[in-house]
Amino acid sequence: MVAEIILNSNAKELNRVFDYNIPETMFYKAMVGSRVFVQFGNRKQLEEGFIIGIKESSEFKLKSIEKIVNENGLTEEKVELAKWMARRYFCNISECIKLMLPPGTTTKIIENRIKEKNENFVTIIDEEVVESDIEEDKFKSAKQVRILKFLLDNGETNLADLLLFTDTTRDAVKALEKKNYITIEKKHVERNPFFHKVERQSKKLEFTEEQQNAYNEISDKMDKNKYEEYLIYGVTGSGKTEIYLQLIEKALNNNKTSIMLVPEISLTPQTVDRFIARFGEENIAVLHSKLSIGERFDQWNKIKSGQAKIVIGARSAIFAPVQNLGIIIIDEEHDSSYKSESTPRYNAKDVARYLCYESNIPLVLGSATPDTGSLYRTMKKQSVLLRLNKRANNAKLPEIEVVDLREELSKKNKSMLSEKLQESIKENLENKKQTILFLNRRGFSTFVMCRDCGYTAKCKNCDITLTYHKSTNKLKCHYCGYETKVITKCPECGSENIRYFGTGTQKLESEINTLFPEAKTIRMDVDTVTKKNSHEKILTDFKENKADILIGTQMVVKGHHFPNVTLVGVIAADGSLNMNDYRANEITFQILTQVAGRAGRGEDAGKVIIQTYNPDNFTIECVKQQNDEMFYNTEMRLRKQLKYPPFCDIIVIGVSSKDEQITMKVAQSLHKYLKDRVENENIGIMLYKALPAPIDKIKNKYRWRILIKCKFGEDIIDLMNNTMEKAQTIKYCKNGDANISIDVNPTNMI
DNA sequence: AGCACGCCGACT
DNA sequence: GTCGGCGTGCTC
Repeated sequence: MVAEIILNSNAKELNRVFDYNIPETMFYKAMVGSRVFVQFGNRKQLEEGFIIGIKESSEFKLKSIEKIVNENGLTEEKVELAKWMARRYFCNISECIKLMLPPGTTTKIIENRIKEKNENFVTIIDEEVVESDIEEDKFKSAKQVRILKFLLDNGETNLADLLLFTDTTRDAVKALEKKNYITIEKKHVERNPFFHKVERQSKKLEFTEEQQNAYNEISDKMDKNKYEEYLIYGVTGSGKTEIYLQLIEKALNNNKTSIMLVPEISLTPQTVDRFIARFGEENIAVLHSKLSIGERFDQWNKIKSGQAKIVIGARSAIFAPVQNLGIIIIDEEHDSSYKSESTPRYNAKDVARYLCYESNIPLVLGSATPDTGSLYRTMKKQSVLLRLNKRANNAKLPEIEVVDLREELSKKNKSMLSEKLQESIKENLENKKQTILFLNRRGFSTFVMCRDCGYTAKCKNCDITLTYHKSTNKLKCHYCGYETKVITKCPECGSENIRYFGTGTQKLESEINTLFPEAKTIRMDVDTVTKKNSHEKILTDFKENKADILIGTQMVVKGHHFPNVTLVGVIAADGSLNMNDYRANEITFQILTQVAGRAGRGEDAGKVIIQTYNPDNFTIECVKQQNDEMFYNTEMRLRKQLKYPPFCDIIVIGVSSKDEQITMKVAQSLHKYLKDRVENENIGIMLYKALPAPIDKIKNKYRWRILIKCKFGEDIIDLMNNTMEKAQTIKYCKNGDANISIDVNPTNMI
């Protein structure tokens, strides 16, 4: 018998199948998915690999498998999934297999090293001495006092948390140790990715009629062991989570596992807590990128061993080693984080669909602002729409007001905050209520706009906002390559008041501090949440009223519940409207609707102020009227007219290399290959010419790309795989001087 | 990736 | 002569 083996290697050249003989003594052990060790080439060390197929004979002269270790192997289903992904996403099987291996084994290590985890714990030696010494003002260092006070309040604390919560450094703690006030001790700890302990209280909530209907429909498919895709489209507060919880409970009662995906950013303890409260920590495994390798390893094993029957995680948790799957749920399904932007460029929704189909179980997508693609599937009857229109807790909709920033300018107000917003903040401060200020930084590319009439330069071929390129001082279309000179005069109204936009959260924070020196602010963006648990700390602080104003990006938006927030301000809705992306309206609508949902979640009514230079824009209008149906109808019509997804698919073939000439040559030769095939075989796709990518150089690598609009299907999959094979015959690709990637409907068009 | 093979200049 | 530089090619 012969095994087809994929080596666990990073080398491109080795990412293909090698045949090996299976010795008779290993027949009983050798299965598709088995982890094997083989001799390869003339290397001294054995190489790790996986059996992806078994056959009778081979055309090659074979070596034999040295060793089969079935621990940490794959199941046959996972190998099938990897094969399916490799074809579907134009990558190598080994790249897909890596997603499914236990954490920490991606490098070729034969035995796993699970290490005990030790942490430094800080304890006060004598509380009375410390208390009296603080009273007598014996400390010169404010930091040392903060540390001691924190320890008095909270008792023994691990060093990392102590430093984070007191905003001090190791030195201050060391100094206190030297003065014999405290001890620092290394202690063994159980790795626990759950931030705090949650009391288990398994209280089911009463369903509304809508919830009950949705639940019955899905639960019926679970009973009948049938695949079906569902889209739960429910307004904020309509109780989607309770449906998830009860579906998962049903699976658990039938001894089946559940996978629930949530966006990385909203995978906060609050989300997890709700599940722990219902099902208990022992039944739940959490997988996300903030976990250390050790933590991830523990969670992975908790799933593999069958202990945890509920997996909650971000995108890659779809590959968790579950057995006997009962249901997959994808919450906030419109979120872009479900799509991987690096090889393998998979979409977790596609993978989930594959898994559910193979396991004959329902797939549940849920959102208050669904993805247009998911809505389109319900229109084509590929998915069943379940609407929840009523709020479970009868909460009131917030009042939404739109402020025209052009008028602010005519009033000579050059601040980022309109008069209206300033007044409302002031009022809120006086009433001791909290405010969230949201600044959407998603549109990082600079765009050009007339400050008098709101005109933005758009491409005449693509209806896409032109991007200002500082290096060439030109306006450029990132889709077709159209280029024009920088405008100094507005073509609509003739004004010379043209501005280049691009602002950040830091600038906003300093402006708030000047305008409202008495207000306490917290800023939450990528720069402030890098430390472990810092994301959590900011939110807890804000929830505990330790600040009046929370300033942030996307992160403040996702599913947090702040009862004391009655005002939400959107600094510039235009940022995301002017993205060079056909999804600009959709993303803006989704974000603004979610931001608005943060206001008035408690007893008091909420107010939302949206600042914009485009008050007449239909997206803003729909948000203001809180009319999602109107939004989706209009947007779908637009997409259909302009031939954008979901009515067609966009494929981006990317070429990158350190050499500009090589990048161009490879891109052009791939384009020629495609053009010839499209013409000769009369293939119905729209092939655009090879062009430099919008950001044409990243990390010293030049980037070119070829854009294709088509109806994605089996024939296109073949064409793209052929293109990938063709690329491998180009010498620059072969020797690694150039890299090729193919992405279908990427979330990032630059 | 690794390792061998081979072709060329430099140096005991 | 032969040592070592690295470009090229192969690994079931």
